[in-house]
Amino acid sequence: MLFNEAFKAIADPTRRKILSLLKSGDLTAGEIASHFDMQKPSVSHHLKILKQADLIQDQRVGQHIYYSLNTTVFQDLMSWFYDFLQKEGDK
Amino acid sequence: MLFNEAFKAIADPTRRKILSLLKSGDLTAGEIASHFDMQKPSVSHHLKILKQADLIQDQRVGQHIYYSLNTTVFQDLMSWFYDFLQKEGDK
DNA sequence: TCTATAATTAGAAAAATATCTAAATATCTA
DNA sequence: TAGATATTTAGATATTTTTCTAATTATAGA
Repeated sequence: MLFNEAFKAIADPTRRKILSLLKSGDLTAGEIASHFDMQKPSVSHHLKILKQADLIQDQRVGQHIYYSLNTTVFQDLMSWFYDFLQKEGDK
Repeated sequence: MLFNEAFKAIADPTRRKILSLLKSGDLTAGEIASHFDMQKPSVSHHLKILKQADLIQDQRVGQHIYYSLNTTVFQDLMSWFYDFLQKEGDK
């Protein structure tokens, strides 16, 4: 399970912003990078971490690599929080 | 808003375990520390970070300091994830 | 095949984080 | 008030993370 990787991935504000950008639709690495005051290799590094955590997927189309959300992990993470709101005692 | 602090606090496995322990009920700093292979000051440091993120509260009772969950922030965090599961397009 | 564009990988430097030991603070009890 | 217990604070060190520049890989088009 890459629960820990996912939590660590989401802990960074740049990466959370990347995820939010992808809510509106798939974007290329370059398009994502254009939203940040940061060099492309740095953004690429963040994308790699998000991908390793299975929060995003990538697909090459010609010269471009498109990134998209993988929402299945979000469900797992959300469940983790949900369990705290109905802490029935033992867990 | 201490959204970022909360996400960073939760990114650490030790701190997530502390939160899970508190689901079952309030615990003193010492009781919490006894669950870890780590010196007390290290655990104390984690408690401080969780407290700064408003994920837990503390209350002194005599020599002991009891820690308890503050679930209100969990709701906010959960909402953040929820928004990804119904990404209607713009956000 | 050569050149341009898109993106990543490599490696280094700087900043942030986790952990430790020692010392300090707070409270209880005799 | 003195000693014991619970806990935190201080300061140091080691590890991890973020970011940068330079170099590399992959693809498209002339």
